[in-house]
Amino acid sequence: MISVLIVDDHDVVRQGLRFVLGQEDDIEVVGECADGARVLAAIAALRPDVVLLDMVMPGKDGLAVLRELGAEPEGPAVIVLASLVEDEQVIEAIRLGALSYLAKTTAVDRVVAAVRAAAVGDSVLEPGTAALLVQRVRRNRRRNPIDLLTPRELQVLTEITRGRANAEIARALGMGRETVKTHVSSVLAKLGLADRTQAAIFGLQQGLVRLDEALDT
Amino acid sequence: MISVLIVDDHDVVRQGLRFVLGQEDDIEVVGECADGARVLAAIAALRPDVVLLDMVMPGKDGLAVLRELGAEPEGPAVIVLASLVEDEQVIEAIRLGALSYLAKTTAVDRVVAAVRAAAVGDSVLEPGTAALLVQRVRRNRRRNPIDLLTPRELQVLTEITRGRANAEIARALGMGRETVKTHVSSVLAKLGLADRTQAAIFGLQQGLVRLDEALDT
DNA sequence: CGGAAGGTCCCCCTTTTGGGGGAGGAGGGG
DNA sequence: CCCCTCCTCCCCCAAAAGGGGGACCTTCCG
Repeated sequence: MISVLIVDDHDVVRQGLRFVLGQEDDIEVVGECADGARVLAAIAALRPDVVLLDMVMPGKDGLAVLRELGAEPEGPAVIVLASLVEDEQVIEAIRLGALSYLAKTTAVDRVVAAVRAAAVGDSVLEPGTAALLVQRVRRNRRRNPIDLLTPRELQVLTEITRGRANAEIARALGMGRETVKTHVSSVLAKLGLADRTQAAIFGLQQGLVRLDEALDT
Repeated sequence: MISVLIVDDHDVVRQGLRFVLGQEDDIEVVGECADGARVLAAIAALRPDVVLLDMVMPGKDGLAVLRELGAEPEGPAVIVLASLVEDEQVIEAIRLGALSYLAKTTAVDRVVAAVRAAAVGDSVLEPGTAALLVQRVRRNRRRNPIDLLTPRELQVLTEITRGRANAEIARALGMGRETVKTHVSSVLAKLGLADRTQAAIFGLQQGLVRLDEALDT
């Protein structure tokens, strides 16, 4: 008997999974959580073999849950069930120990198959996800140009990304504006960009500053 | 008897809704669609009283379906069931004729209530959604600063947002660089921004250029 | 110990940017 | 018809930005 814990903030999803899994003879849904905060406690109490985990939830999201879970090696097998499959999230989730990463668009029998696979430590991936992993392993380290930057340069780039001028950056980071210029120049050179405007766009793309938080000053 | 059509690309969601609604005596699920493309045909064939519509779907999304549906006034009542509730989408969906806008986190009995309400033309909204609508009606037109801009200025701002310098913009838009400077100055003045970098961030926030398409040149 | 890398600041220089005018032409509405 | 907005380009000018040096310090590592 495979015991399963369902973690998803969507009521209909929980009901649907409970219904689908309940029809299998060898699978038993032992509990469900509507948010990430109570997952750790539920796992400790119920000792499920498999956790079906939603990615996007209010409060503590799936990645946060995985991070805390990763600490203990004897934990349950985790299957991520996501609404939208975003590359970085897939990578991060698997890095953090998830066995399978499925979209909610997946046919239910594949979900059931993933549960059975997880119980014995196997993965079930969709073709797109598998391809993504292959990609990653192959060009394992056409590394992010951003980690060419020194810590100080990264701080300066972050300030640029907020839309600040050199003088403001100097004040914010407690250095002379000549120093800021030095850092700006090496940032542009290292990233192959033409000017600070392109640097700001790059910073936003890299998520150095959230788009809706830039410019707020 | 209220006939319902379920439109959602998530298999588990469809199963869940079918299960939940199937337990009600006065509600009958007459069909389901896994993507937006077949919705129009399904409605024509099944003539449902109520459509439960997912927002994010591959191919044709919920808004696109609503847009096409809006053309015919004698259509079914539409309830949007969204994974993530984003303000602009709520407004747009309701503007396009949706009666209710519920998150999938909503308790299932509220969904059932929304179906019964929709059958007689009523709305069921969550508190947050209701508040949003009130907000909109109240400050009905603290308008977007972006429509202070003339068409030409908007084009220049868009180019800035891509990370281009004045000379490039002049070439791209077929004008002198002095003219570009004039437009840049009035853009900055009208938007109350300090320099082109802030203008680029603003343009990205406004969606003039998609973040992942900026800088690509 | 010597060297490399990072951080800080300085100088000089060119280019770009942005503000302040002005001026002509096209089109639109009172 | 005149006025207004928009688009276009021009000039001058100050500030900012960016490139190219160089200098000094610390820390870390072989």
